[in-house]
Amino acid sequence: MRRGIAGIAGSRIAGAERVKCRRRPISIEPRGVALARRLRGRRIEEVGRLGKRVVLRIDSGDRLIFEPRMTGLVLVADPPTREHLRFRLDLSDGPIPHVWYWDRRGLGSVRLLTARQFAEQLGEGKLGPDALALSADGLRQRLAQSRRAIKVALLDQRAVAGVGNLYASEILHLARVHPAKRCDLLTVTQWQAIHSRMIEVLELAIRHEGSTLSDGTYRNALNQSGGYQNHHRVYDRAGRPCQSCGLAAIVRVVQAQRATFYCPTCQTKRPRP
DNA sequence: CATATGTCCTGAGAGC
DNA sequence: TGCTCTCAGGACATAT
Repeated sequence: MRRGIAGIAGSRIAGAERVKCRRRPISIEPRGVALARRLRGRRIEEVGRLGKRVVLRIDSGDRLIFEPRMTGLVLVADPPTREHLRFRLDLSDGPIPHVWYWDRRGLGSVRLLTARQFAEQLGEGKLGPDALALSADGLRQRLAQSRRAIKVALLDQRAVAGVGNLYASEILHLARVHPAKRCDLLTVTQWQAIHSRMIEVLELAIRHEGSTLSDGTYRNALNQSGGYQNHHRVYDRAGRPCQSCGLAAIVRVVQAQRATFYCPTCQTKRPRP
């Protein structure tokens, strides 16, 4: 998403508007005219990303945060439907005239934060370091004391930001670690494997522009499908043969109300002989 | 404090 | 066919 709108860096904001929508309104802050007033005429200095959020740094020092959660899209092209459009940014002095925020289920948000709000809400202690900027030792030090299952802990955005449910299963499969293994019982070697696979999976998923699942929701900024779903080894593959060992069938379990997929042969809970 | 569970949302798909 | 029910998983609120 970030890469899809990276070209708006340097552009000026001509307007910002909530799109009238029949659905229950999503969270767009600040409410009222303050949002447009604080954005109009400003320049976008940087198009960044923090964990799962797209962050526009504005020359006022404010930051505009797109948080798409499950079904939000940040778009440059025409949206999948008109009825779920939520927000529009009008731009000048650049190659891209409009950025849209679209959200079918409406769990996401668009928020303009002051520098202070940004530090308070997304700074240290709130959001952890981005997964791609965290060392293996850093990852281990942030999680190794926890008694939680590793799969559940990887989804804790205060520990490490950017790993979602689908990717947590893929990471642990490639690292050959059982998803229910307690963090405090993992070896240093296992932490290193989890870390290197985390980087590998996320970088590859980004290169392939994300995973468009069977519901077809996820689209890139040009309203095109992602490609990483074709690389999934375990996610949504319950009952199908493991592509890593060719022996066992992929298993689906539920941890913390989330689906987890793994191979019982490749990812044993006991240490390997 | 750490960890676990409940909540919100919409549309697809299953089952009858 | 048309209805009801379940499920998907982001982050945060509340409970243990």
